[in-house]
Amino acid sequence: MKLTKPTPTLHDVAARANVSTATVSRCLNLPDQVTRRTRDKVMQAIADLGYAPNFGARAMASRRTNTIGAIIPTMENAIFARGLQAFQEELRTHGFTMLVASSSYRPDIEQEQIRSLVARGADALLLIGHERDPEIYRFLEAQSIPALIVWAYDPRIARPSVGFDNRAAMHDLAKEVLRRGHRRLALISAPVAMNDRARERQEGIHDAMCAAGLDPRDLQLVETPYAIENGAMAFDALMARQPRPTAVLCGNDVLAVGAMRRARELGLRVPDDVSITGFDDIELAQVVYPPLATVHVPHREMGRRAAQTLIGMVHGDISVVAVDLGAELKLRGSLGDVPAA
Amino acid sequence: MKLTKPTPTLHDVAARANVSTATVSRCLNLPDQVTRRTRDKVMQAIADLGYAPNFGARAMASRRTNTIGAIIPTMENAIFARGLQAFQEELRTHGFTMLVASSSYRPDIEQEQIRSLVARGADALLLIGHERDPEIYRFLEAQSIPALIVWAYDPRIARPSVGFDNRAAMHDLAKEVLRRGHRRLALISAPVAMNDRARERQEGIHDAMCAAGLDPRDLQLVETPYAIENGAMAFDALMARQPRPTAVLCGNDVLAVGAMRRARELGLRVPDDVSITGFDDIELAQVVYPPLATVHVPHREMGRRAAQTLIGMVHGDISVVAVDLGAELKLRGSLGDVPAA
DNA sequence: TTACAATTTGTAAAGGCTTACATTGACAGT
DNA sequence: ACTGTCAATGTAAGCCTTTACAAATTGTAA
Repeated sequence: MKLTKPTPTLHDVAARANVSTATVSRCLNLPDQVTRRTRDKVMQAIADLGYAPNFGARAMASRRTNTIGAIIPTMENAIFARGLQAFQEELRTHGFTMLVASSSYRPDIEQEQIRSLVARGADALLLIGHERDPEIYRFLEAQSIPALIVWAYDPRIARPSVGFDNRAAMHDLAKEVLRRGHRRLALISAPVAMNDRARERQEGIHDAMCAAGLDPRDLQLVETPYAIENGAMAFDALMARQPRPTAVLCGNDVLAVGAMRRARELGLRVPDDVSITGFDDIELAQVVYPPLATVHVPHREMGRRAAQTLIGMVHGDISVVAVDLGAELKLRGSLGDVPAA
Repeated sequence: MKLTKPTPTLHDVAARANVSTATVSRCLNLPDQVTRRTRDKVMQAIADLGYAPNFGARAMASRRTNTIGAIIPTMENAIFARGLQAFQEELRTHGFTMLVASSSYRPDIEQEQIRSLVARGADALLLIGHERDPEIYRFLEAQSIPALIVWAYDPRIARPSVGFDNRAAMHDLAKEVLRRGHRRLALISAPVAMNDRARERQEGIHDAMCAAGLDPRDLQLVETPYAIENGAMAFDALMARQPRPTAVLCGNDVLAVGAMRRARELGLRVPDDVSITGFDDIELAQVVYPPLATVHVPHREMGRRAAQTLIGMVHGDISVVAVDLGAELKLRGSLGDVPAA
């Protein structure tokens, strides 16, 4: 029968060091307002007791947390994971901490996570894409929590953002595909419901087709969740159609890589028989053979800039607008000329 | 000049709904102790104000957070990201929330993160691997925070864990490599300092070599951080040695895939000229050609079991011990017989 | 109608920390 | 020795919630 030893508090430390709680607090927060001698005593007591300040109490008393929350659709997507890593590193150098949550692409869960992060005292929030229930934006307004949108650029939306133009990027890629003579295009896309990035990429292709005098309704479309295997299955479905598309554009690299694997399994040569493109430019893109033509998403730069911007917003910077970082085409071996008829 | 609108508190809600703060609190926590009529009034007030309970205050008053912290080396490693996703999903179904932090494989940062998570009120902690400063275990003890180790299995260590035997798994793989006639083995490993998983995998190969009558000191070793490009460079270095190894085992799939890419660039055929193996069995392993022989790490099962176990520990379950989930060999095309001399 | 039980609501203390303000002490200048 | 400064430390209020306990309300049985 052992007594549960309560976790030590500021008070315990003060008692052991023979000082007041205020002094202990100062040792931790404003160390040079306290004598060397006293500080040593206090630090020793802290070490002896294994004391750790209670974050909740501290936040409550000081009304700030130096914490910024981030909500991404899923950690399984390498491009988000990378972006977050950069975001966190930048935050760290400014003394801020990151709180992450993932929504599994579900708006209801995202909303729950937003509330949870706000309740936890996040001083600001990082969100992916603009599209969500207006209710949420009202809530953040009511709580006066600044929010920054990343992964999107749309100057028509008056909300701070750091990202790139998904539509224009995909447009550029599709234009290149068309330039190489392809006329029967297909798209393997992530589900577009409540996903403005996916929708804009699709619209980018439509734009390019229109500009080339094609009917955008002829774009063969398969929607499927983010997973290599799904890319493979979607590719199967497309290859079974008549007439076969000669170029399969994919909403992201993971789907594209699944498509490439299945092409090999079906005995189709890339790009001789069919061209395949991706979007994101994750490491994977250069590991497959042939290397994947794709769009490079500036995830590191986006993460870093987002961190800086958000910190500015926390400090009251009100001048933040939409920033376009641009996304660069990476033309590689998986995209070739249209096969001879 | 706009007044900063303070974020609404329990008190504000109570005032607006004409009830006491206690009643509002009950609406949130014990809804059926309060009349339908009152509850509606209160809920309306909450909605009107955009109120969100203050997590810190709540934690302080109720002395629990229903939050479990997890610290992984990096989010960029897909295998950890996957494991965490499963962990989080399981936690969610039990009403718990996950707090993540990543240490970049640096013990000092890990320690800082552990303190931070504890301070934030984590009821328990998930940690990767056993090896860390004993000081940390003492600290957790002093704070009475239960901790569970994953990704490792070592029955000699009396500490709750859910994982698999890295050494035995790598031993099995190396045994198969030797069975296929390979005698000149190389290992591309993650840095082993403060990384018991990497070290155990290396020792597994030593075990197999000894059993086959080889001198484990003949294992050609390159240590390099987790990144595809590093795998490629390490492979370069190994191929420049004389005599060349005929089989290159890798500490993880990412390094292995880098090695495979470089093999292709060097004009070496896998597995005809050189065999390559990985460890983890991430999706990547089946995307490359030939598919990568590797060891399947039961990341989902591990995440799920870890969540259940940890919740049990929070509730006072004291009977937790070391659990071995096993890791299965995945023999695939990148491992072949030793080339004729 | 009255008394009592059961249900609903209110009151106030506690929880760990920061910080404005008050107090003490040391030291320089005279 | 005495006063005035300034640095170091202490005191106590306040941050927002939960919850034990008290009070009020409702319903029921006699």
